Amino acid sequence: MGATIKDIAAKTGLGLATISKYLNGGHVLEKNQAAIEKAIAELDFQVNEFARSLKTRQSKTVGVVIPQLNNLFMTSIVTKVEETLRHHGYGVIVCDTSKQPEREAEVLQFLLNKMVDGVILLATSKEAEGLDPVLKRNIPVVLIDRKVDRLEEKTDMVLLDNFRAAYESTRYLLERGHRRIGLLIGSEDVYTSRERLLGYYAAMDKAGISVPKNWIRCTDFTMQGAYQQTLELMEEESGLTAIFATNFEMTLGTVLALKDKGCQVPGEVSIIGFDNRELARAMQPALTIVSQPVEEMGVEAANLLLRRMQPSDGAAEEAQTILLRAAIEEGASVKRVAD
Amino acid sequence: MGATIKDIAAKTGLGLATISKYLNGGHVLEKNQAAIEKAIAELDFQVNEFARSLKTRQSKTVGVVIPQLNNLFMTSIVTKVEETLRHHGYGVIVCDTSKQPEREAEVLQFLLNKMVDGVILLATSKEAEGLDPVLKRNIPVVLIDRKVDRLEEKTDMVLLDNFRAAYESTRYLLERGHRRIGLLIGSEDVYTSRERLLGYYAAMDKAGISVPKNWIRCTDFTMQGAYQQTLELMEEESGLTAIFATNFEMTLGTVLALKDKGCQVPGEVSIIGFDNRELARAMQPALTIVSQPVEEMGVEAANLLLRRMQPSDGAAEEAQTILLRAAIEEGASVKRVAD
DNA sequence: TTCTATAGACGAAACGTTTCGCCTTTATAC
DNA sequence: GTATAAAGGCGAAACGTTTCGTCTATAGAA
Repeated sequence: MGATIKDIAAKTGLGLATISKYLNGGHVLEKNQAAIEKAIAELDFQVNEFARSLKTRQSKTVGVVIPQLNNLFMTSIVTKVEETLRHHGYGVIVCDTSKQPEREAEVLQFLLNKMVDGVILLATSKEAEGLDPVLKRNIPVVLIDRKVDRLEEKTDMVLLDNFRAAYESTRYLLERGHRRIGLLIGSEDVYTSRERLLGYYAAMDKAGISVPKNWIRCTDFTMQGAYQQTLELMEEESGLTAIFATNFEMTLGTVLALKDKGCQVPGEVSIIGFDNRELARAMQPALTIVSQPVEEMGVEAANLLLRRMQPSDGAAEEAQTILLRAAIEEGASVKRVAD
Repeated sequence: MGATIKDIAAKTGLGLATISKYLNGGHVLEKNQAAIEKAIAELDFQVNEFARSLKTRQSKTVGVVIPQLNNLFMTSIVTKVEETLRHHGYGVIVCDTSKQPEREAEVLQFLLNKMVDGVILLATSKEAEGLDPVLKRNIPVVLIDRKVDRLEEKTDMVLLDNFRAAYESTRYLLERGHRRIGLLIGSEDVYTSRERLLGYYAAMDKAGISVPKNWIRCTDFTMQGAYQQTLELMEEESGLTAIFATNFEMTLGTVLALKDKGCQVPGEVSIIGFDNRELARAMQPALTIVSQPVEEMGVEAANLLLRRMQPSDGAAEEAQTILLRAAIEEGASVKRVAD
């Protein structure tokens, strides 16, 4: 069907090696170059990547694995990763695990079959056992957003300083007089949730406030989950003056629930949310949020991986962890209250 | 590095062809099968997909191209497509074009290089010119959600009956006494927006209502865009009794804007939104929405493509268009008003 | 026992590249 | 005019599979 390198060698009267050299950016005589280009255009030639990869043992492809595609935070990272890698000639295969640990292992095996040159993983399972076959084959891996303790020495990681982000946001509320602060987090099985919870506890603790269990609500990370939990929270704990929601979806759920309850923000309840600067600014009052450097996370992860994939210095270096900081972006959803 | 079929042939004392047969599901003697499996486990053998694909001329991979990853509607479809194809042994490469037509052509070329066996496209550009090289190579394509007129005879399509969905939703409002109905749509360059606009017009027209231009607001499909437009709309057209928002993000933006304005729903303004059944039901009052059969769209698209990729009957059949219907899911966000 | 049918095993060739070591041409210096 | 260096071109082998046509061994029928 498609033309091969031989066809274009025949057509131009040149040798195979010359065509190959041209295709890979080598120097050939100008007239030959012209001839080759003409032949390529006429025959609609296209390199057979299978053959190339078979020979070079590189697929120029990396796999990106995330728990779900329906999540703005994750897809924002993926978008940036994809962009960065593309600029270096790599393609990206995105897979989601539907939050199921078994699927994670399956998907990683699939990527192994596809012979990806590297993997970026936003872990679904706690221990990411599915990575073992990948690591065994010495394929570089970068973990993103969620730490896996057992791999700390083995793979690069790009993390947010979740503890600090939560600590500082809670302090932000405390400094403005709030003492009864509700917290919405995702499953405690997830690294980021645990860290954020700890950061909140630490700040409250330091302020001498003992936190009733009931102020802390775990959800499934979704808008509707947070909506429900916020309603219950406000029902059961009418004394709360602020709520801290720790991802974007939950923030939306909380905002909607408070509004549907007719609860003024920040008049009656103050809010600190998470992510999506654009929306936070568009709203009235503008939301005060913790803004994660999603794009930076994507770029850093891609760059770490790129370095490891260069056979030169890759394997040698020690595993590296990049810890990024979130920023508090002030809106007007937090009111100063009397102590 | 990795073991090859030869290694396992040597280890078992069997021939290459036998190993190959086993790998591809053929029958071999039980004792040989045992021996092969043992060798595979011991050598940690894994099929080299490059070599396999080079020989079979199949990558067992399909490309899915969408305008952006940060969009729930699109990623829901992708998730379903991926699931369906995976069950048939196909992997999926997801690419987003960042809504840029040039990127669409680039991405399709990239997929061509990766030698995908098929393509599912949610078109970014109006004419999807980037598909031409793909079609030229006789790679099957399925268009999803957005129609491209010039390709109607050439590729399969899975579409929503957008006209009907908008017509019926508008009628739903009209039947409940609303006559001054605002409409939020995306760019008019996009097929779905145009159709939804036409459906709205048709219903209004039939009801004898002439629609001022000002009732119709085009946005960039985003939450924040719709938020802004809703505020302006309510400012300039205080007589409106209902708003129809035509995608999920815009629905959220509208809801938020109305609430921030202190506008009662449905007391002062009724709303019909789009998509995300879960959230719509969680809210109070529950939102009345047009619910698109996203999962069905994904499955249908995947199945159409699977059929075409089977060399047997694929090329022969005529291009097929599947038109799906949306459902109106009643909540309590639409009030009956006096005519 | 001999013949035939059948299941299963087998080796070689082919898929389309890249790369190695070698060869040819051209330009430059003497 | 010859010698030398540099630039560029060249074919063959190799990458790891699948597949085709052929061969062998076993079982059942006569």
